[in-house]
Amino acid sequence: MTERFGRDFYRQDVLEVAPALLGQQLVRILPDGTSSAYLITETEAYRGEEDRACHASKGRTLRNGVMFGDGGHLYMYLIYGMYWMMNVVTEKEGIPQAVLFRGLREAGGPGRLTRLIGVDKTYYAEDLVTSDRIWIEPTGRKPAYIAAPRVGIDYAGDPWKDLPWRFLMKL
DNA sequence: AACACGATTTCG
DNA sequence: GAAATCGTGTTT
Repeated sequence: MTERFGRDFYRQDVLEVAPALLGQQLVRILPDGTSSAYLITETEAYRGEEDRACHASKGRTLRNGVMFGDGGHLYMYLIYGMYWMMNVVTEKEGIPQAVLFRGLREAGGPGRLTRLIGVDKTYYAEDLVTSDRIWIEPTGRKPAYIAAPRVGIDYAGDPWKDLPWRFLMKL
């Protein structure tokens, strides 16, 4: 029986957590009681109010509020009117950071994967440390990975748009 | 009250 | 290459 990641894991800096999530298992319990596990293959880091690509860079709002709270909670938001993005907040209260889930072995793309695993706004602020319907378990694996620039954030300008804060597990 | 836009995906 | 589609933040 594998133990899920606890609060301390999520309270680390996002640049520690984002790559560490690669190769770990995302566990889902659906409303009908069935469970599924997905291997995390791609993540992206958004780091604080300084990071012009991070939603927290424009200050706290109703939407991004959870990012300013304690690590381990989900930050969900709708993009382009049709895709839910799933992020997990990192660091302790007052430090707004989050990891965007960009890919699972079974699905590539942040919009596709939320559709696959069935999460939306009703998971906003869900706590991965205590939830009975979604959490992450360590697999013991520490896969090699590649770091690349983040996607779709050119508007953030230098140096943010070019920082290698997108992490992809090697095959 | 109105408007502009986005951490994307899909189709032609 | 461009449309789809709407909640959120900002401006009027």
